[in-house]
Amino acid sequence: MNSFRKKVYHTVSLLPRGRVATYGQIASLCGNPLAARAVGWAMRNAPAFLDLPCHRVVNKNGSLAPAYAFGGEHIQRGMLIDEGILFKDNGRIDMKSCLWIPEDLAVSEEQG
DNA sequence: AATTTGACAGCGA
DNA sequence: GTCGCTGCCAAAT
Repeated sequence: MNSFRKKVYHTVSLLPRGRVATYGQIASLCGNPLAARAVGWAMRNAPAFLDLPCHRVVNKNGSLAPAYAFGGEHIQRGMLIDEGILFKDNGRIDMKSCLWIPEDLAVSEEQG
């Protein structure tokens, strides 16, 4: 397993519930703020046994991933809403409110 | 090694 | 706010 992928999966795996992170953000946490592309690529290659909350990973504008990612955009949206993610009337996520905070890493690890 | 693909991000019109 | 072009990284062929 390459470092990048490992970091991506690790970061995504520790994504808190009720929050959403952008590819660029994850990429940055992985050490490559310009690897947003690679992050998306990793997501596509994300193995199921890791149980990564890929549904919490969205674009910077709050739009969800293509349908084939989870069987339908409504699926991902449903899961996010079920977790407490706030959706705008236009069907997008309230980034300013649900955007994951990297600093949470400290508390996330402390609290478990 | 070079080409093509991909769940992105930033800037300009 | 939306569309098009460009830049970046990693993997597969």
